[in-house]
Amino acid sequence: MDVRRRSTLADVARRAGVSPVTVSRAIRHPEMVSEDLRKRIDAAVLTLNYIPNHLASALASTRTQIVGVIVPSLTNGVFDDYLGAIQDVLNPAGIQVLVLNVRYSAIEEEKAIQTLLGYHPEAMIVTGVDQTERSRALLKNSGLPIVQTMDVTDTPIDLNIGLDHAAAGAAAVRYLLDAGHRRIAHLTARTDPRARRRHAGYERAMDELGLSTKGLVAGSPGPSGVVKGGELFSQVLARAPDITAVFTCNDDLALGTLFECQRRGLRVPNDIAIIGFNDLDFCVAAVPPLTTVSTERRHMGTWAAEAILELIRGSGKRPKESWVDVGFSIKHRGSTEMVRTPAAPRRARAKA
Amino acid sequence: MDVRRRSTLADVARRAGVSPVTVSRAIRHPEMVSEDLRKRIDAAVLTLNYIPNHLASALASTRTQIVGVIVPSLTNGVFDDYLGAIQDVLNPAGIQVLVLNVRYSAIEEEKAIQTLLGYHPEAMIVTGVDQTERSRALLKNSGLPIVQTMDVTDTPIDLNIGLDHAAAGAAAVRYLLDAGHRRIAHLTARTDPRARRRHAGYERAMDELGLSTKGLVAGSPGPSGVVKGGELFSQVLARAPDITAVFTCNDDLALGTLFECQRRGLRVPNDIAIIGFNDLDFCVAAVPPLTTVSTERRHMGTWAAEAILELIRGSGKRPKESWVDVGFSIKHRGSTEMVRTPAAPRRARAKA
DNA sequence: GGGACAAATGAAAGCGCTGTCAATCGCGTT
DNA sequence: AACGCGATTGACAGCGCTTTCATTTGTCCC
Repeated sequence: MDVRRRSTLADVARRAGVSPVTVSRAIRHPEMVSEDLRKRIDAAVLTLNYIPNHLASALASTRTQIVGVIVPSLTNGVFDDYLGAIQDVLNPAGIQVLVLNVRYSAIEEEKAIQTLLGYHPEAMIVTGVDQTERSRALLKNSGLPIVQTMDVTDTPIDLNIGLDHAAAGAAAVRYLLDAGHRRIAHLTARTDPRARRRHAGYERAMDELGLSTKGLVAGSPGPSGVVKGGELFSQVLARAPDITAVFTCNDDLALGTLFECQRRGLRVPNDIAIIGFNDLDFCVAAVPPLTTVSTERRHMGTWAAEAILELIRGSGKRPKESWVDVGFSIKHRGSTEMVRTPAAPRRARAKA
Repeated sequence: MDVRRRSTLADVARRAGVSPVTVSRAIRHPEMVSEDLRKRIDAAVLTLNYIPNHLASALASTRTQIVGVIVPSLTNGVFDDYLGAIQDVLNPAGIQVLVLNVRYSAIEEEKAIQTLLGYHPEAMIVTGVDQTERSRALLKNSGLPIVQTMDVTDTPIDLNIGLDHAAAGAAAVRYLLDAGHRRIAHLTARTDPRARRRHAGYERAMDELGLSTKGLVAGSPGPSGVVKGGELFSQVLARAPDITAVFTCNDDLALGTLFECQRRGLRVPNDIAIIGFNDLDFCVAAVPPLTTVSTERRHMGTWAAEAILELIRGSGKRPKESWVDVGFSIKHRGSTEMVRTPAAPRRARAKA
């Protein structure tokens, strides 16, 4: 119960009447110490309230038991599953996960990587594939296992698991196109690289059918959110009152759009169809339930963590595939259901 | 660009033709080193890609520049603001925030505190006031500045900023009572201690008017969520079809309730009034907007961080008040608006 | 112009722990 | 009875850095 100096290995050793090394072993490799001593030492640890100094331990052993994870946001419901999955794999293996939130800033990310490297993690997991050149160099030269997640690239730093956001965006739009929509709006906020790719997918899919997107896109560099969704939708609606569907870069915006429709008395999906992105919890609860593009967030986290675990603790072998595209799937729900009558008044669309 | 061994202070020193001490100073206290050398050293740092080893630095200086923060959840939109506020204060001061998520488990919290202590943080911020005895002892004996947030207690470990959740819960219910409601349900999930206190406040407020709460409460030990809100609401409704208002322990449940009402064709607030807790983003966007109890999350984070900063970097003085109740406020919105006609059919309530 | 003093740099020690290797102790082997 | 081996334990050095404290150098003052 000493308040001042924290007790050290040496204190415990003295108390147990053994040498410090033995205490260290009793803690790190109990099987190497006789049961007799182990008990004495455990008792001493308990009474002295000894907590090993991780700094000293890591410095001496060059094993920090830390894996660094960089996420662009915590606000976003998206990263909870992901982080949870990573922890579920790593924590039981005695590895601490150090999470740094860089708030969608590549510069902050660069700093965070540097900071994190100073803690000598045994591996790093970073979100996305759009690190700055310097970030890439830092990560590469670190010689550590690196996993880039959430997105895919032809030129990964090391390991890579994610999905093709342009393809996912295009798929969402084609889904609406197949349903007969032609005037499809796109809402986007907090335009991180992945949201930008989804947007690009939207443009591509529209372009393939020769459909113009002029006036159909509303974006905001600021943070995303449900309120923002309503605002962006209103903007588009003012410019293009004839839209019949909206693809939003995330579910928050989709929910905001849904509410704005309710507010304006627009029926969903009859007047406006909505498709979001991520498949957050509220999508299935909404009225109507929101159609959305579902991604394998937990799976990406698990895979990343397991690959790392194998590399630093297990065989040291890299996974068979060092590059994985986990794909995506469209959850078909009420917000895009085809309940419209063929000859509805506001409708007037090509036969495609 | 060495991939193997990372360069050390000594490497930089050799390269710059100075002693290691000088390099250390050039980095930590640039003003103590002549401009000439500083430049040479900076150059060497750059070419060698030197990143100080935080472990060694912290070990030698006994200053880790780390503040530990324990949160019960990341899923919950509630903790983003809070964490953001803490980082906004601490990061600019060169302090790293180590966040551990204990998923609403007092046992995990105990472990997390121990782990964190091993990293020798200079202070800790913990959520709530319901730590286990052992946790309390660990924190107290650490001799570090400790801040308990989000809740208030008469027996704080050290500093304490929060609000009285029982009072907030009671206030929410009285708000509904004042509006004439008598059959008020309460929904609660993931019953952490604070949610439990809000529930207690509900019971107290009801009891004050001699109103029975039998059959009016639905709870679930599992995680909260929008979907869960709908489920719990349905449960209560089955048992007590005559309820006219619902107080939920958080906004997710409130949103789920709102959706469930929409699904069932119950008008909000005419048939069912809803009041949530936290004032998350979507509350004002919802249709109707959700009345909710708003709490000062950012303020609590800022205060905690600033108090700590002052203690460990500044004057070392404790804040004037080491105990702060930040209170709460009810955001009056559409989901509880008094649009009901005096003689509505389903209504039949006392004059109170 | 010599001594005092401030500024700039370096040498040595050590933060708390772990890896390595040596020492010790039993006990079985031949 | 001498030897050897495995199982335990301890001594020592050092991880990479910072913190004294000492040394060197340049500068100022009377």
